Amino acid sequence: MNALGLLRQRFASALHVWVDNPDASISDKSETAGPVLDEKTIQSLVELVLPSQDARFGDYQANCPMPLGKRLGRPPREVAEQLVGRLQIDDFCEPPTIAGPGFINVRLKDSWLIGQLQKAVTDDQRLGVHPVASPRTYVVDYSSPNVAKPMHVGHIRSTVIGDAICRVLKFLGHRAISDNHIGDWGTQFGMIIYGYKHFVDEAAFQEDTVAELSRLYQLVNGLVEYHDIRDQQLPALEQKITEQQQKVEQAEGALDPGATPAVTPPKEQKKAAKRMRQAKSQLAEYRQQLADLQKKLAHVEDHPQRAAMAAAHADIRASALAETAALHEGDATNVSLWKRFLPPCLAEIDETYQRLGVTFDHALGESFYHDQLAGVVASLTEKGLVRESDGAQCVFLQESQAPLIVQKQDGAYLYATTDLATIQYRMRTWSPDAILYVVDHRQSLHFRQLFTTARLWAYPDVELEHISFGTVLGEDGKPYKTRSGTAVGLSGLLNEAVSRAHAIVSANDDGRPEPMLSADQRRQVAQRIGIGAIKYADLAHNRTSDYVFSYDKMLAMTGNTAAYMQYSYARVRSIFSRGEVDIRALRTLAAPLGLDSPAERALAMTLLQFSEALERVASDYRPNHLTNYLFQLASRYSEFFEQCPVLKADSP
RNA sequence: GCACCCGUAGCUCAAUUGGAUAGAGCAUCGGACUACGAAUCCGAAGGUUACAGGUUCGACUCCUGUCGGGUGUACCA
Repeated sequence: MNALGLLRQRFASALHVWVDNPDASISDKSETAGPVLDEKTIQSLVELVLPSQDARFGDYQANCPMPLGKRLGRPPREVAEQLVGRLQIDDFCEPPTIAGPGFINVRLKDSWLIGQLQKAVTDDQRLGVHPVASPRTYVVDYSSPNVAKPMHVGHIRSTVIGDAICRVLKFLGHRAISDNHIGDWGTQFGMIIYGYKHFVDEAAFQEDTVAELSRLYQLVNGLVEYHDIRDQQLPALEQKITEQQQKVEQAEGALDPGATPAVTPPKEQKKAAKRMRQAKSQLAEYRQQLADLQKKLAHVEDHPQRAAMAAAHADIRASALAETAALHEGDATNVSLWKRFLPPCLAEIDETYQRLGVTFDHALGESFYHDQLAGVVASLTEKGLVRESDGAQCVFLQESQAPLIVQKQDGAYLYATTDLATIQYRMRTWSPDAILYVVDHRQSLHFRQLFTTARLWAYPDVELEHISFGTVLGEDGKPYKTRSGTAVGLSGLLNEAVSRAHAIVSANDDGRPEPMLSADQRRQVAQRIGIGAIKYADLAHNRTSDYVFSYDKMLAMTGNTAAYMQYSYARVRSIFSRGEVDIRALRTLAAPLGLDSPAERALAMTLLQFSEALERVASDYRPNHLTNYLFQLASRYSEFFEQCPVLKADSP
């Protein structure tokens, strides 16, 4: 149990006096003494015991006297005094003080702090962090790339955040099962199969299967897009522009520059002006979109070979879909192609995971659930949740106008169906208390619909969470894309980070009187710094907000970055080695510790709050609490070294 | 149109979920290198938390409205 947990426990028993003995709170008006605290209230009051934000207020503070005073109808400071009177914490805390409107400030005893620290030092596996008393079972669903499409920048967050959450849960003693829900059965396979049948370059396929499949995917997808733009998007957009032009004209009509305030109130004029502005900017956006689409068309049409290809495959969209459908129906050729394509694609993805140091307990892709989908729809129908609409099987919910479609007009199933089958499988296999989906925020509606449906269907109690995160932006503040507008490939991203790290490492080493790193060592250090920088930058941002991707910032030696954390660690190790300190001996020795300077005590305090940081990560699934903690810890080390040159100290 | 998310220092981001004087890094200014790792450290300056109301002991956080931005919205995943 960490200090915070211990304190909360003691506060809880002190607060219980009001439950067990309601009269205790009553000095004069025993008749009207209604307010007996229930367990839930006590729980919420106990949660108001928190680490202090400011060292002047001690180590921890209890903010509960204010709400409690309100509830009891008595001055908070009086309640605080009574609470302090009942609080038994003198075995590990200094006498608490009351401040301000009724804050109770608590300072841990140095002797207790030292004792805890010694325990942590000798516990090199868990650093003094106790496993949770009641472990839960979690399924964590993250990364989920589409096979056959190269992984891109969009996959980094899900992969890294999901992995971090899973590790933290496991370390805290929970049962956490990671499951990579790979997209290995969708429309993109139809495209690849179509591409293979019509455009494959056999030599290239033998040489580098994944690269050739990726080329085929992009080729077919490009052709599908071309026809889609030409036949659907462009006419629709032109229609929109015409309508928008009319809107602008109307808005202009409503805007009467000669209007007198008497006839048209200023407020109305302002509104009209605003509508006008908005209509115009919308029109400009549509025109921009039009230009983009025309550029894409020109890319094909101005290129005789591509144009010929597009003309020869006019029905490519339908044909590719037909290939997907054939695969799903068990067509022998397509299934055997799928079986050939899948392993090299998975190997490619695994390589990226290895570079990132990310692992999974399971990787049950969409194809795994294929034969369960009909059963899901049947079961939903049986429960009366499904209604047919326009030939599709739909679940209508309050969440939105649009239903959750579980079976298309043509009988095919969708990802909603697969997701439901996945929930069913996970519940049957692992009976989790919670299933976490680490997926970007654009899918929030889908998950709301999915979760509601799952609860109505069969699983009312499981905690289903969409752990959403924001978009990765370029330095221009727009979604991070290459200049040609396609998503930035993940492996190229990692390469770039490593090569920049290599340049920095080399420059620094060359700057020394005598360079100390071999070429091999430089490469190894660059790997660690480059990959670490990307992962850390991702984890350090509050996951719900978008964040700006910047190599310079993530590789900076100062601030809350991986490189700085690695520097700090190296510095500590370096001091150990200069002082010829044997770390293993130190761990078993349990040498006597002293907390003589404020910087030393602050460092000790922060070290012991590691478990609190982990608990915060787990409670709302935000790894940035952990990076914040690490940055704070690194700062405390640096302050400590500044003030206490340990190698020059008289006593060990 | 409807729904969801966001708006914090010049820039990039925090803020323990309603707690005391809103914190870091970059950039700016001023200090510290015969260095326990200067690949750094210490300090200064920088804020009406988009705006206007409300709720209460107490609001960046909750509620209402306004302004600005993003995302999603019937058979892709």
